[in-house]
Amino acid sequence: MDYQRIADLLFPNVTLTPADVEARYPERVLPEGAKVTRLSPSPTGFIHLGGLYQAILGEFLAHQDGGVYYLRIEDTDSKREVPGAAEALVETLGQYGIRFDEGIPGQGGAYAPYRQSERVEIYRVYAKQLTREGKAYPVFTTKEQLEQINRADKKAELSERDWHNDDARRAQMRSEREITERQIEENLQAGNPFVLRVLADGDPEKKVPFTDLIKGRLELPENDEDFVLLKSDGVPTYHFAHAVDDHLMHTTHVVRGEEWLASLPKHIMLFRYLGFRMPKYMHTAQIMRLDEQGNKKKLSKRDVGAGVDDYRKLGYAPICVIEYLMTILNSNYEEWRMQNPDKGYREFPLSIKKLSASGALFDMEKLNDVAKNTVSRMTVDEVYDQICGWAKEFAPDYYRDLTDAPEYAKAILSIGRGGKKPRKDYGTWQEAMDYTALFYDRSFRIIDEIPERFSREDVRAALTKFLTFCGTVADQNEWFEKMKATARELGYADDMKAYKADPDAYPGSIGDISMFLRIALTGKTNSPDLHQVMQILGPERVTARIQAMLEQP
RNA sequence: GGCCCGAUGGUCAAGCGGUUAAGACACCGCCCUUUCACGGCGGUAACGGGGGUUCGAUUCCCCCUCGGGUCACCA
Repeated sequence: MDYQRIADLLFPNVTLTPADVEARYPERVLPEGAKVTRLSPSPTGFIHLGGLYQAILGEFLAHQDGGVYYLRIEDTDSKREVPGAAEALVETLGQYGIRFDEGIPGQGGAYAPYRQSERVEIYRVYAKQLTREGKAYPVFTTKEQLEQINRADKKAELSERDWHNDDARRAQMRSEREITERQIEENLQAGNPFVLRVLADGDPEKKVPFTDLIKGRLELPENDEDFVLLKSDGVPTYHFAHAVDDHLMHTTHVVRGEEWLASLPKHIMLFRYLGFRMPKYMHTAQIMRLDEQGNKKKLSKRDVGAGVDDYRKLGYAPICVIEYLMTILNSNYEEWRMQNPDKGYREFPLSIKKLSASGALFDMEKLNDVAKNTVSRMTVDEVYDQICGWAKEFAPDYYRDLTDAPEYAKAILSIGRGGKKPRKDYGTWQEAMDYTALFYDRSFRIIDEIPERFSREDVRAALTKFLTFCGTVADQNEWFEKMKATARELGYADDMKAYKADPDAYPGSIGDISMFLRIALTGKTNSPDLHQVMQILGPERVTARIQAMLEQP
């Protein structure tokens, strides 16, 4: 068999050699130990929470010590491609603070192109090389023919999963290896399309040791599958593109999901065939969810909460999602965060050793907790800006409230903010909207929650007195003294300890009449500090709301 | 089904041959308190099963079980 001739027949237009290509992709000049990592999504228009997890990890590894983080678009499957998805991805990841050094659409970089569809000539050079060396061969069996074999198998009542190991199919694959020079020539002359398969030399009975930076020591079977290198449209499969690109672009650390572990033997073989040095690999554990049966499942596209954009809609600030992801990335992150509340997450010394090998169940409760903590650490202006950004898109009425009176809004958002122990009332902008609704007459609603042991007259008597000073007394202590005085005048206990010692001696306590006021002013049975609420609402609104409650039938 | 990976409270997880088996979330008490939130104190709750190795296994090895992944001209 004249492999050189077959290579020329198959790839008549490929004149470059691997050496020519390599010259265009020289070694990177980087500080000692700097890592080169990448994100290589297929542009399907969907950014997965797991993708963000990997993006954070990849960027950390690169930027922690002066390396390069680049974006490579794996658009080798035209059927699945969504136009504009790459740009949207950069945009969304940008909101989450992920920055690429190279490969941003329209910007490129020294190792361009970064879109695999634009690199087909490069892959073909290596494809020709492998063919010339007898390590790859063409197959002219069409997809349709393969499907026929599949159908025949199904008739024989072979289950879907057994089909993969089916003898008939294996025999088919083996026979395709035996193609002759003459057959190749005839098919080519007839203009038949072909796929290029690798000629696998592995023995799956043999195990090869491999060390993954996350999973540790692994034992993998050698690859014996003649997998496809180039599809019939001349575009490479993931496996081939991965080997060529990560070699040429000098990736030092491949960060990808553990679903790739199964194809690692293929990649090991390919790197060997191509004479490339392998990068280090980090196969990240999947983020899981619970299905209806209570089993863990890989977080998939259809799941609510799987898409990064879902969180934006729900009103989670990007940084909150990042903070949560950090806690599952490195388990000592929370401890570090408590000790360094004011530092940016990028200052955290992320450790590869502490990456979990097993998949974490996505925990919404935990996310909410992290979100509340994170929001409580923000400044008013930060909160205001972010909440406006969210409301503009998802709550136009609220957006108007916020922007019509920025100072009023900021006063509200300042409640309990700052200091050593800030309040943690809301973790999302949706929650913030609900929480602040009482301050806007548009969304203010009164509720009927007065305990039954109090009559309408009891409430009326207290409110009438409140009307005389609430809203106008600026000093907190003075106001509360007046509240106590009112309590006494009406026969209520003005001291909670006294009341608790002998509840039957009074109709109620200062707490009870405060509740009358609270409901009148906030429409709720719980609220931030009443005095503070009144200061923000202002005398007019305070009076109006008390009046409104007095006038209720 | 073959192959690969994984397994500590409900969840995330420390641990890496000898510990009263950390911590966080959630949950439950109590305290603080005019409500809520914050904060403080305390509590319930775990090494999947069976074999080895060892003076001693949560930790190392094997088997089982369970969970996950993968088996395309998709990535």
